[in-house]
Amino acid sequence: MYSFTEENYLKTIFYLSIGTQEGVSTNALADSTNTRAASVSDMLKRLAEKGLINYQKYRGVTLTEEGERLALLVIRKHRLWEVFLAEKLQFGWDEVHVIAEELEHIRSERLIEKLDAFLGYPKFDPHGDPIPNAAGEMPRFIYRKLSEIVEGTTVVMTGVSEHSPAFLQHLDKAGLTLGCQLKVNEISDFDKSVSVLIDNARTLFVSHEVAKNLLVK
Amino acid sequence: MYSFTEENYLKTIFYLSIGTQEGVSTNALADSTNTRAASVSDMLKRLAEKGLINYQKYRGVTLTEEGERLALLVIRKHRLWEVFLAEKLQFGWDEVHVIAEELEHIRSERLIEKLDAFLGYPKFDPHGDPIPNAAGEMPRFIYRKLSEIVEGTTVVMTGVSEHSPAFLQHLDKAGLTLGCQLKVNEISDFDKSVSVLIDNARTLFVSHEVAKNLLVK
DNA sequence: TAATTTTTTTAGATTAGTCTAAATTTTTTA
DNA sequence: TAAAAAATTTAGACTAATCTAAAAAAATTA
Repeated sequence: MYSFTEENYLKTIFYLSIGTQEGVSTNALADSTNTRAASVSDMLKRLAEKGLINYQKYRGVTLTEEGERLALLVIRKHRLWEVFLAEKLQFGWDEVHVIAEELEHIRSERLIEKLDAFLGYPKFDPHGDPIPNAAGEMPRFIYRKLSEIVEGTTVVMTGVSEHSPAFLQHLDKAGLTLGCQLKVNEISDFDKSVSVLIDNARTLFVSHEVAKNLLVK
Repeated sequence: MYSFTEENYLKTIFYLSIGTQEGVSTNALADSTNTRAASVSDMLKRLAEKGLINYQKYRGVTLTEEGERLALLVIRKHRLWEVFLAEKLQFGWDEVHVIAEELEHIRSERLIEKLDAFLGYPKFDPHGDPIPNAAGEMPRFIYRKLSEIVEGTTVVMTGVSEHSPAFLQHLDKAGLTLGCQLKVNEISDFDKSVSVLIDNARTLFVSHEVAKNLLVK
């Protein structure tokens, strides 16, 4: 049984490890967890003793198999609760993360399996992120960014790579929701903004900053 | 913002205060919270400084108005989550308490108000206990025990005064559920067990021990 | 590659919540 | 009502998680 704090470190290490082979640095962890590097060093020692991370002083950390399994179980709980909040309680996709940060630590396997069933075994959370299974396995999808799609191509919006309420609210105002069809009309030479046709219905200009954070397939 | 521990103390003081004017003793709290009296003394000092309890050394404690309000808000959350677990996730009434002990500490007012709406503003939890409102007010119902009902009277089962899984499972096996009609046929001179007619359909012998913990109106 | 800067770790404290053992107060009993 | 017993509090210590300041290691730069 691990503490909330330990679970949060594992989760943070998992996220910071995505898309890199190198270990996660102490400072990166301190930034992400809003603590000081000294505190992180202490915690890393403890997590290493428990066999959850591979850690050599000054060398950064990676998760062990068991550490990754636990991180993914926390992420599973987080994402299932997000689905519950959005679909059953009508929370906006910009609101669910903060509440799920607390719910993800509730310790009952039966609860989470029953919640999964109640929600109809969803495969994705409200942001389009995949939900790990009960064994702590998660499919890895490779999506492209809207900013990388060539003119004339039609794609479907499948996720976001930025989860801040501000960004998500911006998408709400623009009417960009998961599953909408996007035809890339033109990419501006001037500011790289993208003109897209949404669901064959209306045209919208999307800034490069936004396009970089929209995942499509 | 109060800690889980502080919230648990407030809740425990509330429950131990029911049906008595006197303050709750340090030892009673130590028993209920599975800690030592010395630890309780320490915590009482802190809660008193925060204005949540009335405390004089060696004299026991009572909740202040604010302390009681907070206790009732925790109880509100606990009971609403119990309803969710029983009605939406199909947990038995003997299973919901333990999980709700964790869920009751999730800190989001919006969450609990939306949960309340999702559940259809229930007035009672799965054990028949009333759910406090958002202001921290709870109606007090005065129910009688089945063991106090005179022969020939017909009553309705409205609650239980014992919440252990063992007791609740015993009621399940006997087919005694909230809302069932009970006609007291006869009370045994020998062991005070009660012969009841349930829903005008079948007769059951209920031990005095069980009858004492069945609340009826 | 030597000096400087950055990153990381260690040393030593702090806080909340707990503990045991000892001291103190209250209650019970003879 | 004095002695004994029970209840409660204080004293001092421990753990997890954090902090600041200082030391040490690694990376960068001149």
